[in-house]
Amino acid sequence: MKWTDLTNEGCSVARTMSVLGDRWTLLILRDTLFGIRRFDDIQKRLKITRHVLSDRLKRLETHGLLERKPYQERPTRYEYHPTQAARDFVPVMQAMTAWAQTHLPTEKSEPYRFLDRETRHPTNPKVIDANTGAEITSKSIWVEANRSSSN
Amino acid sequence: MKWTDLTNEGCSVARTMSVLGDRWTLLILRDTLFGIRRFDDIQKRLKITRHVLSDRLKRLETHGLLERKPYQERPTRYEYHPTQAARDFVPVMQAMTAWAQTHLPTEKSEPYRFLDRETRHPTNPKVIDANTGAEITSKSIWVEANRSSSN
DNA sequence: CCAGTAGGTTCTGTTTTAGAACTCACTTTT
DNA sequence: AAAAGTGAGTTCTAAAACAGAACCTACTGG
Repeated sequence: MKWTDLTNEGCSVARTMSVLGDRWTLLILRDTLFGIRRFDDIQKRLKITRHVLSDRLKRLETHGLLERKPYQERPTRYEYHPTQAARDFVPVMQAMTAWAQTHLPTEKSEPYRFLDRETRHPTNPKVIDANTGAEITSKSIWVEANRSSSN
Repeated sequence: MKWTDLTNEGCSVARTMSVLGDRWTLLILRDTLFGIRRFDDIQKRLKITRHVLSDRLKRLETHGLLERKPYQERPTRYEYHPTQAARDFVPVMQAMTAWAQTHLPTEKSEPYRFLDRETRHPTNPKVIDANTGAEITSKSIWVEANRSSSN
């Protein structure tokens, strides 16, 4: 199976990968969420090859995660703005960040922080089950095959 | 910058990618979490080339996400068991699954479901800020640069 | 001895990526 | 007016990664 054939999988993790799983894609999305939205700015920060950046921005746009909006005329130049779908990925990124801080520690400091918009305190993300209110951990859940086909 | 140089980034999302961001890695990890732990079983389910599977299992092992345990003698054969670090990634995967169900809908059914271990009901994952108890959404948070270097 | 099984490795050709150079459409400086 | 600069790409070449098939190894069971 080819990586590019993942689009139609039933598994949500697989479909997420088909959209966000290419090299650099998630880091580019993160930058746009953090306010870095112009081609050269993203390229300088990530120091990735322009060719790949161009490709990823196009894909993210066609998948509805980024929107290309003009920010000046003559010559017309565009910025890449995250859509609601992209913004809704922020909680996932926060959960991921919390995981990495525990399991892939480093001395370097986090370049960005997520703060509560009201209190301005750093958030302490946890994933809960909204049905019970309890935190979801590896112990609290059970995984069940959903009798069905592939992936 | 090369993809393989991501290991030492300050950004947690980047470090997560350095461990889980290669093609197929997350899907392989998901399978082991769902109980599919033997080489041929994983290969048949994902239908990926054996060469890549072999490489990913090794990487996941060296990064401490999988543990290779013998399950029979003569000939000795091994299974790949998720470690605590891997199991701690389950909430992230659940948040990701919830995101994809909203933003990348499909008619196909989810091949696996996460259930609450007690009630046996499907979970409804939400990311909250443990400081305030409030759900984290794109509206509830603010992102701040943490005056510091790259990534 | 032969076939079968599980878990890899090796091989070949195709894609993807990395890095540098180049293009294009303008604006600003000299 | 010519030259230099800016921002956003595209194009090029070489290196690395991937896809798929074939092969190898260490056994078991008939």
